[in-house]
Amino acid sequence: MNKPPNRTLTLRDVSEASGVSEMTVSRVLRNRGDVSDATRKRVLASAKALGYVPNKIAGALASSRVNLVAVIIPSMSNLVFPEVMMGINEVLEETELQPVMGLTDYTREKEEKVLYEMLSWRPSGVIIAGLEHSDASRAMLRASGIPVVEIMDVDGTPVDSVVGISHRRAGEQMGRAILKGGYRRIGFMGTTMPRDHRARKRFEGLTDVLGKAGVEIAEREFYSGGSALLKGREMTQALLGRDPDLDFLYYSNDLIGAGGLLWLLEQGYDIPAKIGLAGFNGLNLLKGLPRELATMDACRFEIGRRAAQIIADRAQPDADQAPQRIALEPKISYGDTLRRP
Amino acid sequence: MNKPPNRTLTLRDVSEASGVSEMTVSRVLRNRGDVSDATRKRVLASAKALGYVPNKIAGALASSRVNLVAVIIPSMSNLVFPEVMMGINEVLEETELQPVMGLTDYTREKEEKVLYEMLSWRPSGVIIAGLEHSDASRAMLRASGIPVVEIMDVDGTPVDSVVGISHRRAGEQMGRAILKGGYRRIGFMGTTMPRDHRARKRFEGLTDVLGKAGVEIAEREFYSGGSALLKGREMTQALLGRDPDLDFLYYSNDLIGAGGLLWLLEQGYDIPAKIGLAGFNGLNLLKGLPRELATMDACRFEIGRRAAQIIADRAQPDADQAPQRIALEPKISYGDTLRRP
DNA sequence: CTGAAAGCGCTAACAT
DNA sequence: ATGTTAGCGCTTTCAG
Repeated sequence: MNKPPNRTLTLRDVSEASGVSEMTVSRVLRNRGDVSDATRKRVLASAKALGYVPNKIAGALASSRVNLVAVIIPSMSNLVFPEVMMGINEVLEETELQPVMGLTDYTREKEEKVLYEMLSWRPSGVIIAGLEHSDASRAMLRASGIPVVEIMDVDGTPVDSVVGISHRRAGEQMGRAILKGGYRRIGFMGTTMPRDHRARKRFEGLTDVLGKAGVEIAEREFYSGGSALLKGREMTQALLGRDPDLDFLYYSNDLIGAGGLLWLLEQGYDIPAKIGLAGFNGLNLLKGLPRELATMDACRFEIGRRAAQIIADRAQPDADQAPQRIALEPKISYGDTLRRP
Repeated sequence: MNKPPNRTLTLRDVSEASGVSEMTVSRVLRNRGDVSDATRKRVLASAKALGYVPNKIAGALASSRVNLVAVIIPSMSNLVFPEVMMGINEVLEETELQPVMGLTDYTREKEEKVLYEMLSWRPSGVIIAGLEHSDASRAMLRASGIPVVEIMDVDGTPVDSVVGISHRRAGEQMGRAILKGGYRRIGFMGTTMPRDHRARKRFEGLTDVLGKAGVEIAEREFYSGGSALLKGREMTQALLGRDPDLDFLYYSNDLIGAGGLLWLLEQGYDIPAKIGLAGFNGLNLLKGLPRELATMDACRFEIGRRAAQIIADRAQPDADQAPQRIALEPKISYGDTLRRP
């Protein structure tokens, strides 16, 4: 038995074990340049026998190439972001880039801190949720000189590239569908999250369209934390308690919408004839409810894919560095809870 | 306006701008050693004015300290892991350690690859899901010489430390509760995931206990992919179609359990009198269903916390490096779908 | 309290 | 096809 090393192995160890220069070992391990087959085999054998694992820290410093992509998102408990990550992963897996995640908890202070940390690793690109950042964050992003893709939302001015949907338009679109469905007395439920700019934009789009038709939001209710499903129930009950004549409920996410739906069904409400419902996100979860909730797909997976693709493309030598703007088009899914025109 | 730099800033730039040596700048930026207040202020001002972001790659190489913790989990789409991550985050946030995530998609090949990638960054610790790894992975972990915490499961032989619950015992415990509830004709539903060792262990624990009481699993059904809620419905219908006399359904996760519950309620089944149900995980989502599904908490958040704590403790200079074994004790939550003894 | 020298482990660029 | 040299940007160590 070999005694395990008390320090980690270096190229030099492999070099000595195989009798070739460090440089040749390096070439073999990276599949670079011409190395004779015999040498290659010998080196590989030595490396494996020793259990050598290259030191990327040193490699990155020497080559000033870091195959990391910083992904900065608000939270993981919001079902939306894991799906974005999966899209990113799917694309980066085909490359040598690796995503590294940072969480902001929906606060600008943390975003700034996380961004600083991330940038200090000199990643090959940054994917960051939202278009609203502190001036300092924006300055860091610009000064970094690396590709930046802001995701989820396209309503605003990006630092560099942007991939998302227009939440304002999504709200407008839903507003139109609600009106066409003949609904007139509308309640709104959402999070109190002060920094949920995207929900705010949807809400503004909605109220705009309704307003132009002379319709106002009759009641609203906000929540934070806890089981979204349960909150959906509670808020729905509260809202209808205050105004029993509501004929449509718009939820800022599918989970509270599902809670509301379950409660309404238990109470025997006639959906979507007497009261209509819609959520937002297009969660897979909705398939399997007693009725399928009307919703709009936030294109989460695709957003992740496209953003990663931009970074991957730009990481190629002499790639086109022009900023991209990709606005995806979400479609309304009527499900069983929104009367069709 | 300053022209933005075409290369990234170095300590030298700050050194020149502030008129002190690079060494002193380095000390200021890391709050190390004694630096006069005047110098400190001057350096900080220059650094900020230039927009200097330290290069951790170089710092890590020079100090051979990398404040990264590799977290290797199967997937993000499984609701379980985001919660583990949140626990990890909560603890690491108080330290200067930063989690870096790697996904294995439940395959050993990817696990091995991801582990290799991660180790090549020389992290301060590894948190990895499960106890079942390839020999090569185990060898890498051991040879790395860094703290390793295997999480989720304690039924097996860890490389180093381990934090989790005994899934075998969880299955046994549920088996006993089922028997005490007076149920005798039991159906099982779960994933086909060949590598879901933890679900398998729960299943074994369950069948063991039932077997000793002369009770066998009457029917079983497996699924993969798609909306778990929907699959729960479909499998439940299929199972009861094949054997209408089943009086208990054990689901390997809460989401399919919730689907089954919804379907049974629609069909007018008498729960938990005529038929009992239980899931696994203790998802927050369950609060808000028409009835609360019986389940067992997998202690996800706490597992994350404890694992991170072990790494954080060991990262301290001259810390105790002895392997830890932390077996958390999940409790049954009877909800409204499991008859109490 | 501050600075100068040496080197972390690797790779780019240039030999041979 | 292989080796040599000179750093990458920082921190450690030792000297003032």
